[in-house]
Amino acid sequence: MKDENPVCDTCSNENCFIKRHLHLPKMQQYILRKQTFICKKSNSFIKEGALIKGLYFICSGKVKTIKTGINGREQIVRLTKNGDTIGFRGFGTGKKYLIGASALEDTVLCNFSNETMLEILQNIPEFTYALMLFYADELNKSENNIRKIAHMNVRERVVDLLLYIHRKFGQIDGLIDIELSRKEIADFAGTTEEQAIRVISNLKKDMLIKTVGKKIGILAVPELRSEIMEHKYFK
DNA sequence: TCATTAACTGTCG
DNA sequence: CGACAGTTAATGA
Repeated sequence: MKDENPVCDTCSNENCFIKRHLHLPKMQQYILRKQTFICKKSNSFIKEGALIKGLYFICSGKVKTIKTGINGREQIVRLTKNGDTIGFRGFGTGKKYLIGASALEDTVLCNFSNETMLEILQNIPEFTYALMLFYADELNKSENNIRKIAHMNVRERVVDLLLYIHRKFGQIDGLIDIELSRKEIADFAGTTEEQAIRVISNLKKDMLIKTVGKKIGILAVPELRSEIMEHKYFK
């Protein structure tokens, strides 16, 4: 990891929290204090149990956030891309991160310290309000995930994940634009690598998806969606 | 070329 | 559905 400090004004992440509030005059002083660094693929930059060090914003790249279970198995909690925020769960409350985060590809991150974040939140109501809406939305997603893990079987959870990354990261040349190992797919779907591989092979046989190396392409979104339809809505 | 890693398959409890 | 063993294919030192 090395230090640089690109300026937010030239950043192309229009959906970044910082970028979206850059038009506010008060914001200008704070962006000068951020620390930008590069995290190489498969390296982690937040360790579970480490002291909280402010908030991270992804400038470019992709990141997974994980929680380690009792048996040493990893549960992927969230997949994030450029413009997303990481570390917000423990921010302001505890002293330690309850999650770990590592790069899925070479990633550029911007870090704002606890002190800087505190000042921003106290001085810029527009920012604070937007962050609150973001928290509410994240909580909602998280509750939905609990329901999914409880009620869906392995095949449905893998299908759900595939549709999710298809929507979030998009497809290029018919392949989803993210590289997840089969183990990582399993960690997200809450199952083992072998089970995830089986589901993927079966979906391939059914001509619903295709694979090229690690990458996966979705061939039939509506069909896959109908498989998990009953879980998507409340009755 | 050999060694390591990841994807995949079969089978058992 | 998870765990273990074993095969195959790709990668890279």
